[in-house]
Amino acid sequence: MLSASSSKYDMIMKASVSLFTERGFDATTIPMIAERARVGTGTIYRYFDSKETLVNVLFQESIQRFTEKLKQDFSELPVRSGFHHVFCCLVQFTNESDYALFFLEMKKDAHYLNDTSRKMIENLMHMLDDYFNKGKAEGVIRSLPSNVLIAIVLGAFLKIYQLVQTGDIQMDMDLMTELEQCCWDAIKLHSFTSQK
Amino acid sequence: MLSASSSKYDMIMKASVSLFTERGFDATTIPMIAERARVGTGTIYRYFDSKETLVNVLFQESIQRFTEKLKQDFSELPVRSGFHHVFCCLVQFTNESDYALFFLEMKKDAHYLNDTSRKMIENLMHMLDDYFNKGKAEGVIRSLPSNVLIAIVLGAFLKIYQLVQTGDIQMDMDLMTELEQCCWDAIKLHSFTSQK
Amino acid sequence: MLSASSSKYDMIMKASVSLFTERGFDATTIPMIAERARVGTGTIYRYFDSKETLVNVLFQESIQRFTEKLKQDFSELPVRSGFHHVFCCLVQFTNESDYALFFLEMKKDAHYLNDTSRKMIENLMHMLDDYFNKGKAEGVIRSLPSNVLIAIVLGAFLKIYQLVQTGDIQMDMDLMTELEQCCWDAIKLHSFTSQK
Amino acid sequence: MLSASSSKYDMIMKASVSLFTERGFDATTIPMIAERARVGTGTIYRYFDSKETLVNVLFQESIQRFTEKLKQDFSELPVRSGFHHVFCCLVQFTNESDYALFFLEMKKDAHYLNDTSRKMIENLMHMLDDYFNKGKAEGVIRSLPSNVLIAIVLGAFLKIYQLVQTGDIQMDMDLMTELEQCCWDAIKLHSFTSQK
DNA sequence: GATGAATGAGTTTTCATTCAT
DNA sequence: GATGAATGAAAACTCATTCAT
Repeated sequence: MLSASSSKYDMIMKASVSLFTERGFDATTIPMIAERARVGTGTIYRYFDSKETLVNVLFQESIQRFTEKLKQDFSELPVRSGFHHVFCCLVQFTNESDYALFFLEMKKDAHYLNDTSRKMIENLMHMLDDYFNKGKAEGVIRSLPSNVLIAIVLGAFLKIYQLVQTGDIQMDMDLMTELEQCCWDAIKLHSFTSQK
Repeated sequence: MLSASSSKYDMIMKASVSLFTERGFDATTIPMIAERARVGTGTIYRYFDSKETLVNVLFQESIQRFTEKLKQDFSELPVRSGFHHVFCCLVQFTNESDYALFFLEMKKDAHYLNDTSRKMIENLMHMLDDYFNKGKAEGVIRSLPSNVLIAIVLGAFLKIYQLVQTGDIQMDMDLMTELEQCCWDAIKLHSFTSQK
Repeated sequence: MLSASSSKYDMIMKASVSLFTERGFDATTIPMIAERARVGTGTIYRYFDSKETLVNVLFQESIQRFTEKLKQDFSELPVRSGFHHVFCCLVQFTNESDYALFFLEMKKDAHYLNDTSRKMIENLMHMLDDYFNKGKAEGVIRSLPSNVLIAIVLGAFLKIYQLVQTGDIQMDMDLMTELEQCCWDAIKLHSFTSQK
Repeated sequence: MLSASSSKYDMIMKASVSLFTERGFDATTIPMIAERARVGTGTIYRYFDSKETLVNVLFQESIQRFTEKLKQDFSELPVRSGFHHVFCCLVQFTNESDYALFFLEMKKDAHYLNDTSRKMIENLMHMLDDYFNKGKAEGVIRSLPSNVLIAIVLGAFLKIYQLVQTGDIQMDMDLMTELEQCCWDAIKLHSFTSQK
């Protein structure tokens, strides 16, 4: 039954990502995933070679989808609109699949990530680097290293969305808009404004 | 033997925090800690009841020291100076002991934190909540929930310091000053500035 | 469908025996057998109750066919011709089906053999025991226990055929004849020959 | 406690070899070994990286000791005495440690043997090849490929010793001597004897 | 006090067997 | 009848914790 099969795969993916996000990779056991996905433990190994493979597939699918989304019309946009695009991608992506939280926590040196996953992070970083470089060249964005700018925006976004996930805050359009502005204010060049 | 003992205690603490920061709690094993601390595995159990106790002691000591540092003259300072104080505490604390990185990653629902640790987080949050409330009341800080404001600042700071630790960036006074400004810009109320 | 069915049965038998011979019973998995037999794993269970049943059916069919072949005219033959007959049975049997290698490795205490299989081994042993006793009584064969004589001949034959199977040696009529003589020389009574 | 440690290592080795000999590698589980060695399952992994490592260490130690024993004065002996030496090595070795039965069952393509083990088999085979070549050159031994001659002798010996181990026969000096003669008769060139 | 060998509960992983299609 | 996806019991292996020295 095709739908059953694909649904099992999906259920395993969903269960995994939610548990990895809640507890982290190492504190998540295969039986936990199996239970939440309502499958037998053995079933997980029909779809994934190992726990490590599972987390990498999950990670790569996430980053892939995010990268695709980000790429659309990205290079053509003016800087501020580009930032809006980035932020919207983050928000949409997070709302769509809950994947964002896990993959945004990515440290490229996480012990369970394989080379493919690491390369995909590099790839995404390059795209963002290009964007930030353009902004810096135009004097719109602070002349900080791109990885620092990325750290600021993603770090802030990640922590905020942890609050959303734990139910500590409710997200809505207004809040979203304000948060985007916060992040933008953090990195934009306030050139002629008295820095107070 | 006191000095030797206390040095062993310190070595275990240092080894633990560095490993927890690098790999996370669950991927860090007691033998790993013992090896890095240059003690026997059994020795760790002379100082700590369990791995969970160890992480909580570490966490509580960190948060305690940070809270102490933060408290000094904090309530008397005007808002912007207060923010400078917060940021300096983060920086100093991180430079002093590398503890910050681990304890800033704190999610109050981490499965290994006990009630005491959770209460100490709450406590610190209250202090920061008071500060942000004052700033909001004075119209200097955006009227966002305090936990959101904290998330923005800590989230950004944490990600940046991960870059420092992995050697991706070098920290210096100038960079520090600029990063403080970034974070401040993220949360301050840009009331009469054209929002560009 | 009969021919298709029986062909599947045969394919499973062939696949099993080749894998059991190559890897041993315990290192052979049902999916391996299914793959080599080009059937589904479930199909194997339409023909055999369990992996253990399969190996026993295989074993019993092998030993049965060997015993039948051996019985023909066996008791009437003079001792040396009887030995030739035994050796020819071994060779023919091995060439016919490759079953010999697996079933000659039989240790009657193999953990997967059931009582029926063990009894059939006993039965075959009795036939050979009768033969060797006759040879011993006639002073043609060394007066060693029959199981020792059997061990010598089968042990040697088995190891030689392993070489054939791994491709280390090529078998032909001349070699066969010489090997028969080797085995015969091992057990025959060299009564008046100076033992050099 | 050194003696305790070394005794645990020894107990694991003894338990392993006896189980591997009785049941084969794949049908022997780590808990079985642990139980027979009277140690915890985890203890086995303090001494050996994996079940595969264990079997290879065991195998290599066995073959090493056998090869050493065999080498002594081997090349200087005349052919028949050389054979006596080989046979004595087999017997002594088997009596000493029960290792022989397992390592004589060696097939160089056993799936659990690593390259080192395979090379050590090759090495031993070369020694025996040299010996048999000398015998063949002197016209004392049948002009069969050395691996065939080895197969005959080891195959016979192995099967006989399986009988010893299962208690089916009792070994003594007289039997030993006769069996050596059997094996020798199998491979020697009966040049002027009427082949009966 | 300090150690690290020993342990077994708990983990990841495998595979004989079942059963819905 | 045939299949192979699904399963869970049992395997290999890990690691927090203990304890004899």
